[in-house]
Amino acid sequence: MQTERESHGRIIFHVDANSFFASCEIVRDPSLQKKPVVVAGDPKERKGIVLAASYVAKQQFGIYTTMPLWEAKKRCPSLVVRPPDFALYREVSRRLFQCLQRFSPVLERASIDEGYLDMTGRTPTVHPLALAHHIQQELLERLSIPVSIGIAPNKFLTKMASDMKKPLGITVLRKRDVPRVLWPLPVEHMHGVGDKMAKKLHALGLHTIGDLAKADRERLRQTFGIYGLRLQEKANGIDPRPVDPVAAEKRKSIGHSTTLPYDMDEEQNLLVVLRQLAESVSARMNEKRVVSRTVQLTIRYYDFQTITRSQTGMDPLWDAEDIFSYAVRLFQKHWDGRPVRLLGVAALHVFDEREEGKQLDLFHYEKEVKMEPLWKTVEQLQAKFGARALQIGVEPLSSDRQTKEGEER
DNA sequence: TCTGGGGTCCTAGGACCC
DNA sequence: TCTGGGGTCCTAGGACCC
Repeated sequence: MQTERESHGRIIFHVDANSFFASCEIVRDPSLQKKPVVVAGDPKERKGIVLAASYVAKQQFGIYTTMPLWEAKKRCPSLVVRPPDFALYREVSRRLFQCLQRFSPVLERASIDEGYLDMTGRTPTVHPLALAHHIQQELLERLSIPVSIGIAPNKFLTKMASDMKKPLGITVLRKRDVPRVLWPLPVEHMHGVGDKMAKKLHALGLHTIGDLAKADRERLRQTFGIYGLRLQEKANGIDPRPVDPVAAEKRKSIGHSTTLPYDMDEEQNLLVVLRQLAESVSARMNEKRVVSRTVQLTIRYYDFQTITRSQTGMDPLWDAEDIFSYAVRLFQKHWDGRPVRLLGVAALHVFDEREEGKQLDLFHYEKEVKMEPLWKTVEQLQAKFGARALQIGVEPLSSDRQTKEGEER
């Protein structure tokens, strides 16, 4: 861990592609350029919330992410609505980071649409501001993706900076600017302070970032633990976290969840959903070449009560059948029979399959031989459970692809 | 016409071990 | 014949972010 002293004088960029999904849709269909566009799920499947809104939609109509689609349409009857296409967004994201990589190898992917670049020592001849402008233009010309860039000596400040001017903003935030620029802002504008935290802070009489910066340290520690102390450091412009280019590879879990098109209480239908979720998780584990020993099941009931249950086994697993059988076991043990709104399956604490060495193939082989026969394909599922099995909001994975991926190993 | 889906990090209790 | 202290692993839940 770097100390604040060592990290002094760093130059960090935060590159944030705001409205990213909407920008991707505009890339695909440039005729949408100046129109109010949102990406949103299908209300019939109870997924009608805004996932991203274009700048026109935001600025002219006050539409924002998580707004129910019906409300967005009420505010803007001519709204263009596109269903989400995550494959497209992942591809554009890949190109975005490929492009950023050229400016510094110390690049951390923070999410699909934002990243940190450590530019320390990389701008000897050109002013950081000019370089940021260059990056911005490059992304706009090559990918048609508008980004905002923050420039600051640490991750927290650069993140706050990139939020200040949008779209296509570039903001420099130096540590000495913190009292003047950051402290007057409401504490809930801080990255890391959500609804709950804001309410608790208000209850302590802390309303601005400056209040938090100057608050009694011991009181913060008692109320919020280590999180409160770190937050106070940030409010004072201190954040020693390094930009970690391999953070994404340390990925800890891979999961899939889906809100069901209706509140389901037929066990057989719920098992079909679990089967498909297990297949999606397995497919992504295969892509990433990772394995896990822990499977987690999430059940959200019709009343939004949500439980998670997990189980850890002896052997590494990645196969859809194995993940499914864990999920089924957990489900049958913990489901109380009430109608279910959402189901999720995740592999926790995943690790690189190579860490297991060659033994893995042996494990796999033995297990395949011993496994009880389970329904393998969508067709078999349908035969077993009837046509209704497929009228759910999960995209069935082709069984061909599953087999192929399995053989590659 | 309520409330998506992908994650990370932290806490806290119990089992178990030395 | 009375109960330490430290560490790890597992499990469940909550807050937060995009």
